[in-house]
Amino acid sequence: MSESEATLPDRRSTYHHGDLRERLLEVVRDLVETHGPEGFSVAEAARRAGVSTAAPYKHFKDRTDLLNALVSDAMDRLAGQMAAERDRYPIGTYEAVAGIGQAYIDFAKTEPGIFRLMFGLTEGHEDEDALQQKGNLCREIVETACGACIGAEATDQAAVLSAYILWTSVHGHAFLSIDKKNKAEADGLKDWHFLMTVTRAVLDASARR
Amino acid sequence: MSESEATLPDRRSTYHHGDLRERLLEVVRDLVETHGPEGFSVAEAARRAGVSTAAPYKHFKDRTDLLNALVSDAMDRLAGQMAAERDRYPIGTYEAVAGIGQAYIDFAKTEPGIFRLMFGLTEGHEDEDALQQKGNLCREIVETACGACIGAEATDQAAVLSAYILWTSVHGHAFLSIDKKNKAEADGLKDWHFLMTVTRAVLDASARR
DNA sequence: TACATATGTTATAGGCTCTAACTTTATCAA
DNA sequence: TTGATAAAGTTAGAGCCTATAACATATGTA
Repeated sequence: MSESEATLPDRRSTYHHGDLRERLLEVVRDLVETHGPEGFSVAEAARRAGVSTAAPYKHFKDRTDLLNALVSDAMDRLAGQMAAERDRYPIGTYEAVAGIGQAYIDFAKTEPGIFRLMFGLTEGHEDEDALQQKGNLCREIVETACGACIGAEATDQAAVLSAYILWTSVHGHAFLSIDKKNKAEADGLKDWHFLMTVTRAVLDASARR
Repeated sequence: MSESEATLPDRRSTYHHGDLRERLLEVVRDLVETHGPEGFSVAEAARRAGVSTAAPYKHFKDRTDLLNALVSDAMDRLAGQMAAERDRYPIGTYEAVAGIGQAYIDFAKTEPGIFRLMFGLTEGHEDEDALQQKGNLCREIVETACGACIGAEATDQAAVLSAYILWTSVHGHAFLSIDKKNKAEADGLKDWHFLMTVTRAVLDASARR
């Protein structure tokens, strides 16, 4: 992996790049998807951005810091896509809940590399409350939608439990899908069918209690 | 990280180690748990085993090969623990199904580093059919248990779908737990309660169809 | 305009992966 | 028993990577 790959290295005329920070994030996003979550190096990213291998360290403390920035951005996009998909359906419907799951799964399948980074590695993530908060935002979206279905507040225990179960299921499905460990999918199980089945099972059960 | 850590490096009297292959796997297992899935190096493992940094390459083609051996062994243990936990309950009960999930979750919590490796990274895993087959074994355990609950063959579509949904849920719960992204757990949700709730929801729904 | 700061660059230390070439030990067939 | 061959170590080193230090060049603000 050097140049001659997909993205050509930048050609600068000026000494300063102008927007290196953003450019590095773009390049790394690409590297992570094409070479896997670990198949990226700061050096290679710098090369592709057309700067020296030391330049990135003016914008990011270290490798982990760069990845955190990437993940943080991805979290924002994920939350946005979840909310957008939810809004395509009436509030309080199972479809709205399933839609949120669909966005989650689509994200995982479209950007598996970053998806893995978001949940897989936990190097410097633990203490990053910024990331934690973005995660919470995602969770609240699900809890609110579940609450609306079963006629409860988002903070209601039943809503929280249902939301959590649905989340685990969707999260697991997403992971197993991109790991290609999902035999059911190979057998023709469609995401939407999976989502509606799970949503019904969990929310109906919640209603019966 | 060098010596003076937990495990002291081996002191050999003989030129040949005797059982380096197994010893390396032990050492790496330890490294993976104490320093995270990526926080291990072949060089460090060699040092801890008391051999030169080139020695491991006599036993493993490369770093990935070593990790694959580790994962393969872990798969065997996981399948064994799943079957053992299942056997503590009568065949065809929800408890037997939940027990399988409990074993899965216990494994993830006891050996999070390896658990991540098993599902997270996919470097050289794809084409390893040996690993694929061990994964299939795990899946069949769940399918059979689900089938027994709803009075169907393990290969029955309803059993396969139920098993898959339960697996995604347990898998997701396991991952979110070790990622500490599980707020419900922090709020006091117990694994067993989660497992029985999900099992009931999914298998009851399956029975109603 | 001049100085401080931000953003590049080169050079370099030190770690890691993996191979080549060499050495020691084990095995096994005659 | 012995001697050839294979297995399992060792040292040396190429080439990659991270990260820092010291230096260079823009930029912006007093």
